Amino acid sequence: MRIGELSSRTGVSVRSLRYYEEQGILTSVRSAGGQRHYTEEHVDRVGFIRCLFAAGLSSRAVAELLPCADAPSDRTTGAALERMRNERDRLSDRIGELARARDRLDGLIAANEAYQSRTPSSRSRNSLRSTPPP
Amino acid sequence: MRIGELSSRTGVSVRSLRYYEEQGILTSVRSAGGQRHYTEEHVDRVGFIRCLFAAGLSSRAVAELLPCADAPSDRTTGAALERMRNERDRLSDRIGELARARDRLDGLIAANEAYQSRTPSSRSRNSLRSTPPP
DNA sequence: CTAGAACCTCACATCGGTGTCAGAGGCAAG
DNA sequence: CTTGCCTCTGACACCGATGTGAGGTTCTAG
Repeated sequence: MRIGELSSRTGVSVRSLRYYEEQGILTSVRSAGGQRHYTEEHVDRVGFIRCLFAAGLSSRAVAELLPCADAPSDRTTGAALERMRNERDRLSDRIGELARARDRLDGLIAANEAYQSRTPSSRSRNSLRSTPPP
Repeated sequence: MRIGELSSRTGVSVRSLRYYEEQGILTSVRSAGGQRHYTEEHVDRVGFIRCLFAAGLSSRAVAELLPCADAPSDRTTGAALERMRNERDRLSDRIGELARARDRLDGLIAANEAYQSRTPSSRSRNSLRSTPPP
């Protein structure tokens, strides 16, 4: 398939697909006229890239992981394996950060909901408190 | 305290603190000469901002949430409450994304570890497989 | 063969948060 | 008052992924 079809099937813009190739994380076979051609496998590859991108990995980081992703092989150096572990740990940390932020938001939401459910007459007095009284 | 101290106490650069003020998410009281002065509360405020930033919220999003964060009050409109819920849900979705990516990384790591722990003689044959044989 | 759709490369623009620099002014200790 | 540190504003630069547009080429249907 050509780049337009890969784009519509993955939901990734043509521009981005070309960028991925430029960054060395997506390959293509060129036709005689220079047009890119892809196979079904590239659809999966793009999905994988998007997954890692969504997780906040940079194209450089993805480029370093892909040799291992394609197939475990002797080229999968210990260093690459360590990079994968590092990224995974970084992801875990990040998930923790997000969870903390979500908890803080939950606290705010609860406080505001509690406030709003009180009777109007009880409201006007304590508009400076950040938590409801016990 | 002045901006330098707030910076060193929060670990946030002076430049960023000024930027936060410019974005309306951090306040300060100016001295006669125009210098910013802060109180202890601002230390917490900066921490809160950093938490939300770390979670991927934009300064605009933070600006919309802060009126509710300071204190539940009548200014906390239903719309603002809804925005908070939206952000929280967005965060939950994002956490899911990260978790998915982490699982994929874990799969890769496991596959590569399994590969590497095999005997050297069994390696050379299947370097094109993406999963170990059953 | 021809028209039109799809594709090519190259280059510049965008966004948000931050770094950095220049030139000027505030403030406290000596 | 001077010295030295801190702060002020304003401007420009950066990063990474993507958008956008120009100008030219390839492919495919009729």
